[in-house]
Amino acid sequence: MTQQVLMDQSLAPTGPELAAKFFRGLGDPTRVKILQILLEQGDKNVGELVDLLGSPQGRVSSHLACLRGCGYAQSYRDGKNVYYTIGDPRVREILQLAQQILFDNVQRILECEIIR
Amino acid sequence: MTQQVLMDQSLAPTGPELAAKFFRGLGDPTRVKILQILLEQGDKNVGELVDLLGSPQGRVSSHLACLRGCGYAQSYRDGKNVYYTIGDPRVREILQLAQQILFDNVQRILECEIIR
DNA sequence: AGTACATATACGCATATCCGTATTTGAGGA
DNA sequence: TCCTCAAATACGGATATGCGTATATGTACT
Repeated sequence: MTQQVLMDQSLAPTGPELAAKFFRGLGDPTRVKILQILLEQGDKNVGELVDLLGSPQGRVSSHLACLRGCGYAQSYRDGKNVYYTIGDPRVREILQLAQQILFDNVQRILECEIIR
Repeated sequence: MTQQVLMDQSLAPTGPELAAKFFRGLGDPTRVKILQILLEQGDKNVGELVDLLGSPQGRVSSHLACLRGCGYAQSYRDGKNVYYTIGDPRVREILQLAQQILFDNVQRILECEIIR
Protein backbone atom coordinates (compact mmCIF):
# COMPACT_ATOMS: atom_id res chain seq x y z
CA MET A 1 0.00 0.00 0.00
CA THR A 2 1.83 2.98 1.33
CA GLN A 3 4.95 0.96 1.97
CA GLN A 4 6.22 1.10 -1.57
CA VAL A 5 8.11 4.25 -0.80
CA LEU A 6 10.45 2.21 1.34
CA MET A 7 11.21 -0.15 -1.53
CA ASP A 8 12.47 2.69 -3.66
CA GLN A 9 15.88 1.63 -4.92
CA SER A 10 17.39 5.02 -4.32
CA LEU A 11 17.35 4.43 -0.59
CA ALA A 12 17.14 0.82 0.39
CA PRO A 13 19.94 -1.23 -1.17
CA THR A 14 22.64 1.37 -0.83
CA GLY A 15 21.90 2.36 2.72
CA PRO A 16 24.81 1.39 4.95
CA GLU A 17 22.55 1.72 7.97
CA LEU A 18 20.22 -0.93 6.70
CA ALA A 19 23.06 -3.22 5.70
CA ALA A 20 24.57 -2.85 9.15
CA LYS A 21 21.25 -3.67 10.76
CA PHE A 22 21.03 -6.72 8.55
CA PHE A 23 24.41 -7.95 9.74
CA ARG A 24 23.55 -7.25 13.36
CA GLY A 25 20.63 -9.58 12.88
CA LEU A 26 23.21 -12.31 12.34
CA GLY A 27 25.48 -10.99 15.06
CA ASP A 28 24.30 -13.13 17.94
CA PRO A 29 25.62 -16.63 18.66
CA THR A 30 22.21 -18.02 19.56
CA ARG A 31 20.64 -16.76 16.37
CA VAL A 32 23.47 -18.14 14.25
CA LYS A 33 23.18 -21.48 15.99
CA ILE A 34 19.43 -21.58 15.38
CA LEU A 35 19.97 -20.96 11.69
CA GLN A 36 22.66 -23.64 11.56
CA ILE A 37 20.35 -26.15 13.21
CA LEU A 38 17.53 -25.36 10.81
CA LEU A 39 19.89 -25.66 7.86
CA GLU A 40 21.50 -28.90 8.98
CA GLN A 41 18.62 -30.69 10.64
CA GLY A 42 15.55 -29.24 8.98
CA ASP A 43 12.52 -27.64 10.56
CA LYS A 44 12.24 -27.57 14.34
CA ASN A 45 9.63 -26.37 16.80
CA VAL A 46 10.40 -24.08 19.67
CA GLY A 47 10.59 -26.81 22.29
CA GLU A 48 13.05 -28.81 20.21
CA LEU A 49 15.20 -25.75 19.74
CA VAL A 50 15.14 -25.06 23.47
CA ASP A 51 16.45 -28.57 24.11
CA LEU A 52 19.10 -28.35 21.41
CA LEU A 53 20.31 -24.95 22.50
CA GLY A 54 20.09 -25.44 26.23
CA SER A 55 18.79 -21.90 26.58
CA PRO A 56 15.65 -20.82 28.42
CA GLN A 57 12.48 -20.81 26.37
CA GLY A 58 11.89 -17.10 26.60
CA ARG A 59 15.22 -16.21 25.19
CA VAL A 60 14.88 -18.68 22.34
CA SER A 61 11.48 -17.27 21.45
CA SER A 62 12.88 -13.76 21.43
CA HIS A 63 15.66 -14.68 19.07
CA LEU A 64 13.19 -16.53 16.89
CA ALA A 65 11.03 -13.43 16.77
CA CYS A 66 14.06 -11.53 15.56
CA LEU A 67 14.91 -14.09 12.88
CA ARG A 68 11.29 -14.25 11.79
CA GLY A 69 10.82 -10.50 11.83
CA CYS A 70 13.84 -9.95 9.64
CA GLY A 71 12.94 -12.69 7.17
CA TYR A 72 15.77 -15.08 7.99
CA ALA A 73 13.27 -17.66 9.22
CA GLN A 74 9.57 -18.37 8.88
CA SER A 75 7.12 -20.08 11.20
CA TYR A 76 4.09 -22.30 10.73
CA ARG A 77 1.84 -24.04 13.20
CA ASP A 78 1.28 -27.78 13.31
CA GLY A 79 -1.15 -28.73 16.04
CA LYS A 80 0.14 -27.46 19.32
CA ASN A 81 3.59 -26.64 18.09
CA VAL A 82 5.05 -23.81 16.07
CA TYR A 83 7.75 -24.88 13.66
CA TYR A 84 10.48 -22.73 12.22
CA THR A 85 12.11 -23.03 8.82
CA ILE A 86 14.68 -21.12 6.81
CA GLY A 87 12.95 -18.25 5.06
CA ASP A 88 15.39 -17.47 2.28
CA PRO A 89 17.72 -19.93 0.52
CA ARG A 90 20.37 -17.24 0.38
CA VAL A 91 20.68 -17.42 4.13
CA ARG A 92 22.61 -20.63 3.63
CA GLU A 93 24.85 -18.96 1.10
CA ILE A 94 25.73 -16.00 3.28
CA LEU A 95 26.47 -18.21 6.26
CA GLN A 96 28.72 -20.44 4.18
CA LEU A 97 30.52 -17.49 2.67
CA ALA A 98 31.03 -16.04 6.13
CA GLN A 99 32.49 -19.35 7.31
CA GLN A 100 34.95 -19.32 4.42
CA ILE A 101 36.14 -15.79 5.08
CA LEU A 102 36.17 -16.55 8.76
CA PHE A 103 38.38 -19.57 8.35
CA ASP A 104 41.24 -17.48 6.98
CA ASN A 105 40.90 -14.80 9.63
CA VAL A 106 40.22 -16.75 12.78
CA GLN A 107 43.24 -15.42 14.65
CA ARG A 108 42.56 -11.81 13.91
CA ILE A 109 38.87 -11.95 14.70
CA LEU A 110 39.55 -13.79 17.92
CA GLU A 111 42.09 -11.18 18.92
CA CYS A 112 39.94 -8.20 17.97
CA GLU A 113 39.27 -6.23 21.14
CA ILE A 114 36.85 -3.73 19.70
CA ILE A 115 34.28 -6.44 19.21
CA ARG A 116 33.85 -8.96 21.98
CA MET B 1 53.78 -21.67 15.05
CA THR B 2 51.73 -22.41 18.10
CA GLN B 3 48.70 -20.79 16.54
CA GLN B 4 47.78 -23.81 14.48
CA VAL B 5 45.66 -25.11 17.28
CA LEU B 6 43.19 -22.35 16.66
CA MET B 7 43.03 -23.14 12.99
CA ASP B 8 41.91 -26.66 13.77
CA GLN B 9 38.73 -27.24 11.83
CA SER B 10 37.01 -28.89 14.75
CA LEU B 11 36.58 -25.59 16.50
CA ALA B 12 36.92 -22.57 14.33
CA PRO B 13 34.61 -22.74 11.31
CA THR B 14 31.70 -24.26 13.16
CA GLY B 15 31.71 -21.95 16.14
CA PRO B 16 28.54 -19.89 16.15
CA GLU B 17 30.19 -17.46 18.56
CA LEU B 18 32.94 -16.68 16.11
CA ALA B 19 30.51 -16.38 13.22
CA ALA B 20 28.39 -13.99 15.23
CA LYS B 21 31.43 -11.92 16.08
CA PHE B 22 32.31 -11.86 12.41
CA PHE B 23 28.88 -10.46 11.52
CA ARG B 24 29.02 -7.92 14.32
CA GLY B 25 32.19 -6.64 12.71
CA LEU B 26 30.01 -5.67 9.77
CA GLY B 27 27.18 -4.50 11.99
CA ASP B 28 28.03 -0.82 12.14
CA PRO B 29 26.94 1.72 9.49
CA THR B 30 30.25 3.57 9.51
CA ARG B 31 32.23 0.40 8.97
CA VAL B 32 29.96 -0.72 6.14
CA LYS B 33 30.26 2.68 4.53
CA ILE B 34 34.03 2.57 4.77
CA LEU B 35 34.09 -0.81 3.05
CA GLN B 36 31.73 0.43 0.35
CA ILE B 37 33.94 3.45 -0.30
CA LEU B 38 37.06 1.31 -0.54
CA LEU B 39 35.27 -1.08 -2.90
CA GLU B 40 33.82 1.60 -5.13
CA GLN B 41 36.53 4.24 -5.09
CA GLY B 42 39.68 2.30 -4.35
CA ASP B 43 42.22 2.87 -1.62
CA LYS B 44 41.84 5.89 0.65
CA ASN B 45 43.86 7.36 3.47
CA VAL B 46 42.38 8.26 6.82
CA GLY B 47 42.03 11.96 6.09
CA GLU B 48 40.14 11.26 2.87
CA LEU B 49 37.83 8.89 4.68
CA VAL B 50 37.20 11.46 7.37
CA ASP B 51 36.14 13.95 4.71
CA LEU B 52 33.98 11.45 2.85
CA LEU B 53 32.28 10.20 5.99
CA GLY B 54 31.90 13.50 7.77
CA SER B 55 32.78 11.80 11.04
CA PRO B 56 35.44 12.91 13.52
CA GLN B 57 38.91 11.54 12.91
CA GLY B 58 39.11 9.58 16.13
CA ARG B 59 36.00 7.63 15.44
CA VAL B 60 37.05 6.83 11.89
CA SER B 61 40.40 5.56 13.11
CA SER B 62 38.70 3.34 15.66
CA HIS B 63 36.48 1.76 13.06
CA LEU B 64 39.46 1.33 10.78
CA ALA B 65 41.29 -0.43 13.57
CA CYS B 66 38.36 -2.78 13.86
CA LEU B 67 38.22 -3.48 10.13
CA ARG B 68 41.97 -3.94 10.01
CA GLY B 69 42.11 -6.10 13.12
CA CYS B 70 39.46 -8.43 11.77
CA GLY B 71 41.02 -8.70 8.32
CA TYR B 72 38.31 -6.88 6.36
CA ALA B 73 40.78 -4.16 5.47
CA GLN B 74 44.55 -3.71 5.35
CA SER B 75 46.69 -0.63 5.73
CA TYR B 76 49.95 0.56 4.24
CA ARG B 77 51.88 3.75 4.63
CA ASP B 78 52.76 6.09 1.79
CA GLY B 79 54.76 9.05 2.98
CA LYS B 80 52.81 10.86 5.64
CA ASN B 81 49.56 9.07 5.03
CA VAL B 82 48.21 5.65 5.90
CA TYR B 83 46.10 4.12 3.19
CA TYR B 84 43.45 1.48 3.61
CA THR B 85 42.48 -1.21 1.14
CA ILE B 86 40.14 -4.18 1.07
CA GLY B 87 41.87 -7.13 2.67
CA ASP B 88 39.89 -10.01 1.23
CA PRO B 89 38.14 -10.14 -2.16
CA ARG B 90 35.31 -12.10 -0.58
CA VAL B 91 34.38 -9.01 1.41
CA ARG B 92 32.87 -7.68 -1.80
CA GLU B 93 30.95 -10.89 -2.30
CA ILE B 94 29.44 -10.98 1.14
CA LEU B 95 28.40 -7.35 0.97
CA GLN B 96 26.76 -7.89 -2.40
CA LEU B 97 24.98 -11.00 -1.22
CA ALA B 98 23.75 -9.15 1.82
CA GLN B 99 22.41 -6.38 -0.40
CA GLN B 100 20.49 -8.91 -2.46
CA ILE B 101 18.89 -10.59 0.53
CA LEU B 102 18.29 -7.21 2.03
CA PHE B 103 16.46 -5.92 -0.98
CA ASP B 104 13.71 -8.51 -0.61
CA ASN B 105 13.35 -7.96 3.12
CA VAL B 106 13.63 -4.23 3.50
CA GLN B 107 10.23 -3.80 5.13
CA ARG B 108 10.72 -6.48 7.69
CA ILE B 109 14.21 -5.45 8.66
CA LEU B 110 13.15 -1.83 8.95
CA GLU B 111 10.24 -2.82 11.16
CA CYS B 112 12.25 -5.17 13.36
CA GLU B 113 12.18 -3.76 16.87
CA ILE B 114 14.59 -6.18 18.45
CA ILE B 115 17.44 -4.70 16.45
CA ARG B 116 17.60 -0.95 16.09
C1' DA C 1 66.98 17.95 17.51
C1' DG C 2 62.72 20.34 16.89
C1' DT C 3 58.37 21.11 14.68
C1' DA C 4 54.18 20.11 12.17
C1' DC C 5 50.99 17.06 10.49
C1' DA C 6 48.56 12.45 10.12
C1' DT C 7 46.96 8.84 12.68
C1' DA C 8 46.05 6.13 16.80
C1' DT C 9 44.42 5.65 21.40
C1' DA C 10 42.20 6.87 26.01
C1' DC C 11 38.23 8.29 28.83
C1' DG C 12 33.55 9.20 30.33
C1' DC C 13 28.87 9.10 28.87
C1' DA C 14 24.66 7.44 26.40
C1' DT C 15 22.43 3.75 24.33
C1' DA C 16 21.71 -0.87 22.39
C1' DT C 17 21.50 -5.51 23.20
C1' DC C 18 21.43 -9.64 25.90
C1' DC C 19 20.10 -12.33 29.85
C1' DG C 20 17.08 -14.49 33.60
C1' DT C 21 12.70 -14.58 35.48
C1' DA C 22 7.96 -13.97 35.48
C1' DT C 23 3.77 -13.33 33.15
C1' DT C 24 0.58 -13.39 29.23
C1' DT C 25 -1.40 -15.13 25.08
C1' DG C 26 -3.41 -18.63 22.31
C1' DA C 27 -4.61 -23.15 20.49
C1' DG C 28 -6.20 -27.95 21.56
C1' DG C 29 -8.53 -31.37 24.25
C1' DA C 30 -11.62 -32.86 28.27
C1' DT D 1 -16.50 -23.66 28.98
C1' DC D 2 -12.39 -25.00 31.65
C1' DC D 3 -7.88 -26.68 31.73
C1' DT D 4 -3.30 -27.69 29.95
C1' DC D 5 0.53 -26.98 27.34
C1' DA D 6 3.40 -24.46 23.86
C1' DA D 7 4.91 -20.19 22.67
C1' DA D 8 5.28 -15.13 22.98
C1' DT D 9 6.01 -11.06 25.54
C1' DA D 10 7.27 -7.94 29.57
C1' DC D 11 10.61 -6.12 33.01
C1' DG D 12 14.82 -5.04 35.54
C1' DG D 13 19.58 -5.46 35.49
C1' DA D 14 24.29 -6.25 33.37
C1' DT D 15 27.30 -5.72 29.58
C1' DA D 16 28.73 -4.31 25.00
C1' DT D 17 29.20 -0.91 21.74
C1' DG D 18 29.27 3.73 19.71
C1' DC D 19 30.07 8.68 20.28
C1' DG D 20 32.62 13.11 21.33
C1' DT D 21 36.50 15.10 23.15
C1' DA D 22 41.04 15.12 24.45
C1' DT D 23 45.53 13.23 24.28
C1' DA D 24 49.42 10.35 22.68
C1' DT D 25 52.19 8.30 19.08
C1' DG D 26 54.85 8.48 15.07
C1' DT D 27 56.66 9.89 10.77
C1' DA D 28 58.47 13.40 7.65
C1' DC D 29 60.75 17.61 7.02
C1' DT D 30 63.63 21.69 8.33
